[in-house]
Amino acid sequence: MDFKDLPKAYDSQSVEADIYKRWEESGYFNPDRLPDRNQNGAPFCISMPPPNVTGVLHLGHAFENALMDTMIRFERMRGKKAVLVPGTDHAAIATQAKVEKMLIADGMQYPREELGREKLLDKIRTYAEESKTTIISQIRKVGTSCDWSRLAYTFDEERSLAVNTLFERMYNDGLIYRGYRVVNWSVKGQSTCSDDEIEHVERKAKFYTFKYSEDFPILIATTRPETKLGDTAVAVHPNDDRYKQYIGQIFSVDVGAAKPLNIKVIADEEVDSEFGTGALGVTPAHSAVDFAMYEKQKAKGNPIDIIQVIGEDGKMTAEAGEAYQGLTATEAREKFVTYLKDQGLLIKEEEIDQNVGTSDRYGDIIEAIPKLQWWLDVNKEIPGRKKSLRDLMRDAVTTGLDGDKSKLVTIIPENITKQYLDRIENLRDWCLSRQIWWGHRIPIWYKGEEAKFSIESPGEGWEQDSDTLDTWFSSGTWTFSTLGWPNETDDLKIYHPTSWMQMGFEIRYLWLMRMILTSTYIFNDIPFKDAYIHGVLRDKDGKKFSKSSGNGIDPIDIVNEYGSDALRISLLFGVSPGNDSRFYAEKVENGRNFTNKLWNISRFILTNNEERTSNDDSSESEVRSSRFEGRTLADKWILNRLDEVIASVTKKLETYQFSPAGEELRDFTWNDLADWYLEIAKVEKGKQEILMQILPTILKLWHPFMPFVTEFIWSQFNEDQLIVTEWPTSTLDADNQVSGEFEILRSLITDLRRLRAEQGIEPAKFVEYSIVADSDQSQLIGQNLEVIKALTRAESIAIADTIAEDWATDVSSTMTIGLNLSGAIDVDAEKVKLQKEIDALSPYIKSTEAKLSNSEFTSKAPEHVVVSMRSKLDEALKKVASLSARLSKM
RNA sequence: GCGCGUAUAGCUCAGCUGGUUAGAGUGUCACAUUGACAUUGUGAAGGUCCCUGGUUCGAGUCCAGGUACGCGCACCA
Repeated sequence: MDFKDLPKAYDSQSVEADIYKRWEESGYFNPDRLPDRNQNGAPFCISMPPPNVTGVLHLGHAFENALMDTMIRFERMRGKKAVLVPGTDHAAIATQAKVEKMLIADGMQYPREELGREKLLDKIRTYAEESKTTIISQIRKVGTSCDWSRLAYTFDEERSLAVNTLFERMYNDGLIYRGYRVVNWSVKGQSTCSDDEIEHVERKAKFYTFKYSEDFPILIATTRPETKLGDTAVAVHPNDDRYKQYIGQIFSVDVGAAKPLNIKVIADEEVDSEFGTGALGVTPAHSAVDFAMYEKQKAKGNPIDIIQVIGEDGKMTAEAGEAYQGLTATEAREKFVTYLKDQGLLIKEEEIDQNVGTSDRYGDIIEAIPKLQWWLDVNKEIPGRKKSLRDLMRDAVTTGLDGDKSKLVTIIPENITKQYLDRIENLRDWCLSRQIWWGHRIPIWYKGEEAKFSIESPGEGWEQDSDTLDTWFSSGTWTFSTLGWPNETDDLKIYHPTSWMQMGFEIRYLWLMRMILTSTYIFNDIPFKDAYIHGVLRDKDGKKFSKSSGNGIDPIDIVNEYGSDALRISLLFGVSPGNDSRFYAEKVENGRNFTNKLWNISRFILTNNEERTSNDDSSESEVRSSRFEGRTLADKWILNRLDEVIASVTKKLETYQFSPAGEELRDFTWNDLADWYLEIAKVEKGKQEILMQILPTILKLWHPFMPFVTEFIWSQFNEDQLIVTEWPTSTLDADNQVSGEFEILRSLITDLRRLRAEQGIEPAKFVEYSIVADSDQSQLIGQNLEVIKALTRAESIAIADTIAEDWATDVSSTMTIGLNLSGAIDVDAEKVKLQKEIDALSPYIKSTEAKLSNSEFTSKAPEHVVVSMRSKLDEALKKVASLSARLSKM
């Protein structure tokens, strides 16, 4: 291979597709086809959070893929039996809502009525399949090394079996029940939704104070007057002296509903006497809180009525009365308010801010209506377990299940655990049924009064429940249904509990909690050991990316323009767990620039090596086989640094610190290696062996972050594939003396460069320096003279006792350095500069001296702090002395 | 109302269990450019670490209170 033929700039477009194909053909994505080293390694499994089949891959997905793929490649190289299991999500409501919207945009008015169940499902299925294909090809494009042979779909046969099996077990354990309750109802979506699928929006509302009739003794306040047509009670606090006397009384009032309302005054601790009038009109059918009171009264043997005045179509029912029937809630509200005004019953009307719940998929305001639904009981004791689902969910993140720490889910960042627990305590039963059609049909069949669980029709005359299951019910099985459950597969035995899970902050309740619920219930085990929670990506101004605000970025466009590697590191850098991060073009450009830098570093090393090997017959494998001991200070230093970086990056990846790991690697690669060591190597020569030891190591370290460019460079001088090579290890025997000496050398070079830059000497010009140094320093300079000369563009460097008066000077470490200006010195400017430097040091010297003379400090502070402070002070004092001496001579 | 998070250079962010003269990237300015790389190099300028108290020999870091922004839950009679 002639490395000189490699293009000057890395061209991602021309290599990525081939590289991905090569990986796929190698089979290394599949843990069963990994080399022996991995076969004998510990299992490591990540379940990919399945993207919804609602369209295309967005930037958030690309981010998650970068996280997961970095992790899986790291562990694969470390010799684990690593697998990333991919999949997609049928996303019940989200997908149906999307397809319905498209059909409506195409001119259809009521897709469900016009098409019917089967035809609409066909349309959705076609759309879902198309999305799936698109998404999968996009996941390949960003380089994710997932095992496509294990590809799963939440709605495929295996996963459907898992869903039905889970339902069956919970049903048989009596945890799933059918109950008539107030549910969250989306009129637009014609379906229930869970508490987690509601988005609260703030808006202005009118707050009306009124009474039911002229002689009704208690005032009521409400923002929903129209629901008052269904009131059956007034609740007051039991200790409220204003109303105590009425408790237990029933008032019959005629407000124009179908029948006069029998309003009973009841006492309830929940009522806040301070709010509104201190009395609450109870509408059991249209408020979850009121419904709870209704149930409480029933339990007390003191029941109140329930009247549904709003129907599933969002319009007033017959119960609301002839005058209201068929009106929308808003129309009814106006009409009822007018009636109250006319009757002189409206006391007050004021504007307030309130939060209303809206459907996160359909966008309309959620109505509370009573409905017969399937529920999952989170409080009931699981037969034979002495624990409820709520208990299991709590145990899994606190003590570990049964107090077993190996069955503990660690949430990262830690503080999310608090929020999780807070949520657990407030958890209500989970409404499982949905009236949309796209999803797993509830596996319950009815015949007259009879109901039973069955996947297939149990026979003649049985009819299946028409509802479908909440999409998160299937998502909850994801970590194990993807591994083959309910079948007792090897995958399940080997990989469950999975090792690591990552997910967005916004689905920590929806999904994290449900996976824990499901897994603890089925296996009495956790779904994953560590859960890494990340924030959302925002644009440059901190806005969320969304189609409606028009700031969307297609990750595939970025890949095409800048390459997948550039995209990946730009997504990972500057991100910390649990926090939102920003994403913008400059970050990707920076990623692309770095990719190119690595490319050119490699090109330099390889061509350099080629020149050497062309007139040398030792083989490459020999060169790489043994660790090379450096000859010069720079050699020893770079090997030291490399060793430190290996240790540090490994540690950081082990603890999921993606950004710090990547940034440390970048700093090493760009600053230490490229800017310093390679420049020195050009001077010192004969670095082929050491460079051919460094290059493979940095390619390995970079591979999890930037798989394409590293694999491609690797392929230029290797037969095997980088993806399965062994992760480098550190010897951890860093030599402090070497790094100290190199630091002196490095700052000397920087200071000499600064000296000439300050004097406005153009970089290309050769200059004369002289340096006042002690014997150790002179030796260091002598040993590295050629390097210093080359990197500072020096004609000559003399060790002197003093610097000539007409030369520019400065102090580096404790050496005085001088630059020959051939008499063109500006003495005044020089004096000002030296005085400035002295002044800059004086506050530091003062405060440090004060500290060191404080016996409280010297006695209480650890010794190393005192020692290092003392030596730094020494150095500063010497520096000031040199500067002052120089100044006084001018 | 309750809870959570964030506040460090113009911008985006690091800064572990308190101990360097507080860092990086990007942006800005100056100089350079056939040399692995202009997708570059060298150098410079840039900070009251939100405010007020406290603990401590020592606080960007810990504690208390406050301010600003973001988020969640609840209420929504």
